[in-house]
Amino acid sequence: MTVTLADVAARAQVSPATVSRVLNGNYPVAATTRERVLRAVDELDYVLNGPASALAAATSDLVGILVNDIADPFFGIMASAIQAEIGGPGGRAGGERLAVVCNTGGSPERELTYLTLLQRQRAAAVVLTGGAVEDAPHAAAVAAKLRKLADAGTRVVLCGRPPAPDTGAIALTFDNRGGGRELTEHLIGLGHRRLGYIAGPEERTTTRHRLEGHRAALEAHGITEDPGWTVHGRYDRQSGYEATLELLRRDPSLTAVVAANDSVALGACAALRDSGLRIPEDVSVAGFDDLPFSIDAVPSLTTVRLPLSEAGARAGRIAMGREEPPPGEIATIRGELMVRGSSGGPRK
Amino acid sequence: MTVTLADVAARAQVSPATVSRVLNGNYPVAATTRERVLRAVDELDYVLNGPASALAAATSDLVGILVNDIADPFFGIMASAIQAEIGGPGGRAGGERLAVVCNTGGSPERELTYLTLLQRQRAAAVVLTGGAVEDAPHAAAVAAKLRKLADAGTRVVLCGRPPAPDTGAIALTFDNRGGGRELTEHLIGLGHRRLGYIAGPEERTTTRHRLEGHRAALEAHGITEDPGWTVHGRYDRQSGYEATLELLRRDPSLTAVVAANDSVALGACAALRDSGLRIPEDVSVAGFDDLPFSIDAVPSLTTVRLPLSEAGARAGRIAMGREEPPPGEIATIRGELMVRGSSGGPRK
DNA sequence: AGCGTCACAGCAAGCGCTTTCTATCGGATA
DNA sequence: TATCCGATAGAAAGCGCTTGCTGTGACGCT
Repeated sequence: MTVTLADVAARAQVSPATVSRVLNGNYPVAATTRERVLRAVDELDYVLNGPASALAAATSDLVGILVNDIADPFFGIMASAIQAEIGGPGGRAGGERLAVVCNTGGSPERELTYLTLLQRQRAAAVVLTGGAVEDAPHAAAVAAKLRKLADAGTRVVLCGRPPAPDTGAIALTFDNRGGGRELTEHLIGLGHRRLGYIAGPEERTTTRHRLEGHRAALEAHGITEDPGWTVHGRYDRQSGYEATLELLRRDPSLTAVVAANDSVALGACAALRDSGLRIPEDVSVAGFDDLPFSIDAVPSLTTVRLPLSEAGARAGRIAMGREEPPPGEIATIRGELMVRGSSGGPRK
Repeated sequence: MTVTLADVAARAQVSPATVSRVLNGNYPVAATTRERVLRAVDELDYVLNGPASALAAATSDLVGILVNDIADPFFGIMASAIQAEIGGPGGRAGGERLAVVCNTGGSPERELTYLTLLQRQRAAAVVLTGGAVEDAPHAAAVAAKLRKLADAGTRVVLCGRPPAPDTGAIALTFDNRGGGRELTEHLIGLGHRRLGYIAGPEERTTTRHRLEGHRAALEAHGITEDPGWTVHGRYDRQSGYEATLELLRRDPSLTAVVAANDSVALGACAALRDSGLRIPEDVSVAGFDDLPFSIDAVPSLTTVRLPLSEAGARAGRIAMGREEPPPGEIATIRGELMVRGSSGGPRK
């Protein structure tokens, strides 16, 4: 029914071992023999049996990429960059690896299950992107899993995620705290003193770090934060819309709104407009990430640009063993403040 | 070193066969035995060897999702919906399947290679999303591959992609032609007579169908199209920006610009604004897809909404055998015209 | 001429699991 | 009490491939 290595061997009049060696190309095979084998492969339309190969060789060519939300360009862009480096087909040199993107939906359980699934497949490498959930037991479970993966020879890389000490994982971390601080300082510099903050979901490292940066900036400038100035929500547009309405309700005198990310900021803009407020004349708005659409918002969004593509590419190369891990196995990647039209001096 | 089935069996004092049966749960095992085995699995922290299992059982739990550009929300949204249904971990019932997203980058070769890789992994199902490349030899190669996959028992579903006759693939197709026509008719209805069109890359089914719809509308209303009114480009914002500038150069009297998709439309809006033109007073703009950010554009984008999530979910269910394929194995999914602020009557 | 050296090719032993077929055992039935 | 049957458990044969080790001629060296 299906063509096997043995069939090819028979056709080429060589042993299965030879066919295997031709296909894997890590053992001397005479040119004429190789030629003959290749022809047989072609004629028979042979396709290697992945599982069998992985079993025998005790390795597979699967590389897992875990993302929190594949529908979010933040992850899409990183995944794309990672995958480009992993190779998949068309990548640069190296064996062909199947880079697979796994969507955890931000759920700790799914994250764990995917890791198990990848472990089960004996993945060659795993890249985890984006913020982690801070729930202690879960974090411990993930750490344990990562260690096990690393021990089993799977290269583990964290991209845009805080380091996981003692797991053997390489971490490329975004400086969310620094970015958050810089952003808010920019606003304060413009004269804002009453700033609302729309945070992401609680218990997420990204959420916490950005918020900490924001608060550090406030504190550094002697601004006492009103507890009502912070609202938590999801990392999407709708959440930003609702949260902004809530902020306005709590304190109509706010002159600036800082959002957890660009999507949230867009929702905030919509809410402000719907409330009859002008941006930035009445209220300034700032986002985070600098996703492609942010520059097209009207006014264009002041935000912190994160080098998503570059970080992803680097993570991909490290996962493939094509680039040295950073010293200490941890690298911090800084964002860049992008001042655009959505931020300006406060009214009055 | 690694824990195997045999280790678990030894620990639980049963045969490997029994352990396997407990794990797969399709054979009667006494409750107490099962209990004992499960405990051993737990204590040993056993993880099934996927390749070995796939080899022995001649099936795997991998499901491939091919997308043209994972950084594009169009695909991200579909992939997300598909994956949610495939299960992956956390999906509803059914065995746990590893839904993997493969990024072809729109390249025919990579598409083919990914299909081979999935075939090699003996994937349980494959979902191909988005438009296909129209290059004849390539189309034939893909068709052949799909047939082979289907023959090997892999369920093949096309989502947002034209049918592939005689391949055994189920197709859920978007009515791009109808949507394109409706959109342009809306513009014509507003009084526009000189409409620019920014098409996607040539040789893509999606590009062609949308353009055909546009032209059908023009023709139906007796409008003779100027050859300079159409510009081809990529499906991204920058391309839209450049193409719009080009259109304006060719014919400054255009009163409307129809874009291949929303990202392109956003780029078009930016170019128009930068050229000192107001939307829609001077030029109306229309997009396609209705991605989440489209409603936040200023003015919000008139576009054709495609039920990406719904289609993806359905494709996922069909791929899992959880929903009946449509009669004739082909279903056409219509878009819905969303009239918003970016379209209005022409000036004068 | 004699023999170590290469360069290749084949043998065969698994890799860790699934699954068919074959026991086994405690009733239930006659 | 002898027989049969359903419910379980085990033995063992692979699944298709990789790879360490073992030939085996052809060469080149002394």
